[in-house]
Amino acid sequence: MVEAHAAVDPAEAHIDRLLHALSDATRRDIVRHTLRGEHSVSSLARRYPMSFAAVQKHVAVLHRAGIVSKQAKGREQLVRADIDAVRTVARLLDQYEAIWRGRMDRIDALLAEPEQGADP
Amino acid sequence: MVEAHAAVDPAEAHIDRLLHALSDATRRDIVRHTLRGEHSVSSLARRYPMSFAAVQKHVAVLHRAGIVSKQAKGREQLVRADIDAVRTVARLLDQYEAIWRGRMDRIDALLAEPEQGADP
DNA sequence: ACGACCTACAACTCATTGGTTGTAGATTGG
DNA sequence: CCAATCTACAACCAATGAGTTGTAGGTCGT
Repeated sequence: MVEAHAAVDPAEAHIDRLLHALSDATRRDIVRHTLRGEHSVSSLARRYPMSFAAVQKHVAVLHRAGIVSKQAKGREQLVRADIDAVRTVARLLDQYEAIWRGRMDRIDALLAEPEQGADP
Repeated sequence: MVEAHAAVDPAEAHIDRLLHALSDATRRDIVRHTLRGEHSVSSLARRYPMSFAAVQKHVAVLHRAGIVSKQAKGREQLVRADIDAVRTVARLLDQYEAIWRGRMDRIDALLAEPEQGADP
């Protein structure tokens, strides 16, 4: 296995990264705070019971997923969440809703039509 | 470290499981198919270039996250996706949208008001 | 009853993850 | 200039992930 197990389709791989990045409570908390406004990595780190390096890694995961952007300001890196990345996931879920609704529609149609066999 | 790194809050832990379950392309494909209708585990397994056991594990991950339910029918297990689990994630993302919009509102308010110091 | 089929689960491998500590490069304030 | 601060990154460790093969127990069709 030269390339592990990840999705080959780059679009799917991006979704993989997005959802994986959001699947950690600390990272979701970082997203919440950086949606409200910019925060330096160290100011974020002070909020959590773990090392600076650990929080830095969490920020890096969010950054690789495109959920967060970093802007250098002097010796600090200001972290800010990008709502469009969140919307990408929201659109995916909307697709699932649509698929499900499609099934419901088919079921409704079956129930509505009188019982018949195959069509010509 | 007696309990690894997982979220302690059970609600957060549930979100962890939901998002992690959706962070794999194969699992998302299983969700798409089982939203359309029931499928046995082996019929699902035939769709993917991996062993039956691997697909069985993917289904188990989705099941633990509450995204999918299984119903025994004879020797088969019929797998069906639960749209409400997907909606749980959608609601979470809506919260992020709301937070972001709150920041926008505050920025708009700042831009709208004439430059002044503190208020009375 | 028997073989074919579906499922569950254990055991194993390999890669990744989340955490740690430590080191080093920039930048700032006094 | 110097010390403090912020960041980046490497090395390491324990735990989990995704995949495999193999074994065993139900259920179905003939």
